[in-house]
Amino acid sequence: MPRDAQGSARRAELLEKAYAYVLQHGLAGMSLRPLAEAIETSPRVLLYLFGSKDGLVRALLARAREAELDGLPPGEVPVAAVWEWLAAPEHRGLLRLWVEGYARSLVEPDGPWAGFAEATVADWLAVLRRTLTEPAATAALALLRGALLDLLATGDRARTTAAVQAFAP
Amino acid sequence: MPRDAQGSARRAELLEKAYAYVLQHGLAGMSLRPLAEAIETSPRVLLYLFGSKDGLVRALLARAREAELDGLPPGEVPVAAVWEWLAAPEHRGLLRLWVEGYARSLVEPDGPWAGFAEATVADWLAVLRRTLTEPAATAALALLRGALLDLLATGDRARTTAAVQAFAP
DNA sequence: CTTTCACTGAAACACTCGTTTCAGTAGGGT
DNA sequence: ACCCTACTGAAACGAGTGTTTCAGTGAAAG
Repeated sequence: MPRDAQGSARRAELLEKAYAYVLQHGLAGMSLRPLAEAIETSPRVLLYLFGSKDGLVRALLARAREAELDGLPPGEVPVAAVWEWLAAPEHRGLLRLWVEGYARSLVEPDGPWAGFAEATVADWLAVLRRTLTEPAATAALALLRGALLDLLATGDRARTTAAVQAFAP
Repeated sequence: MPRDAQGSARRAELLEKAYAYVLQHGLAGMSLRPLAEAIETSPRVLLYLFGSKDGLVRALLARAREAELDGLPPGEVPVAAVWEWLAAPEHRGLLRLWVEGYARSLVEPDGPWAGFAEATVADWLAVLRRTLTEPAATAALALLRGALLDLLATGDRARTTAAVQAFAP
């Protein structure tokens, strides 16, 4: 890996393409050869720019975490507004990826996934604490995450939305 | 696979050992050779008794789903009691496995994991609807599942328990 | 022109994977 | 004694993995 590959323009471009690919195909089962072919490069180049597969995975997870936080408006955000964002169909891919990373980081505390679950919990608690205090913040996060799991599994947006709106602190 | 392998005693015994192994090591990264060595058998025998790796995975997922439901007392169960069960340290392994299966079945809707997420949502909604009506049942499930995710990631039992107890419908 | 160096294609390496093939063993039925 | 069937160990198969080796390329620097 070159010294300045971290900031290479080509690296950023390929990261973006890989991110789009991973949103569709998942991250757990990702392997270099199919990915490289899909985004029109070679495994050799991916390893060159990201150092290793783990490096690429870390970059993709960081990208996902960033995408999740950037999606939210700054300042005070009511729980219902967060839910509206989570439930939007265009965020399905990102949120599936999030669940994937979360689960993996619980089961396999070493490796590139390490700390992903704790990090997102901390991220979101920080956001919710802009408007809520404990135990409401933790409860709101739980309600949102749980409803999201339900929505991703059943696709029943009406029922999950009704539940969040009825009980959001 | 033999005609009656489904009910073989050895099959049941190996399933139990494999289940214990998987609770510790996770199911997503499971592979036959290390598993077989750990539970003192051979990949050949596992394939003979379960037909394929997918067959074994299906059996293990069914076993896990069963373990989760059997843990609950029958009849009406208050949300706080369900949480007490979920938060118990001895169920950590099972619940990590549950998250793993849930995530995988979202990302990879085909294969042996298919339907696992929907199935557990349905299972638990049925339990909660013994005491609650919509939208409280969906909200309670979300609160429980979300708090569980938080607990598995942070290990902060005090904060998550406080949140559940304060907002359980 | 020469040298240098970031970059990349092709092929190979050293695995691991699920599964199959083949050869065998043990045991009950006839 | 014979056969048949359930079962299992050892080895191999073919595919797929991340990674490395090697031989270049092209463009910029000296």
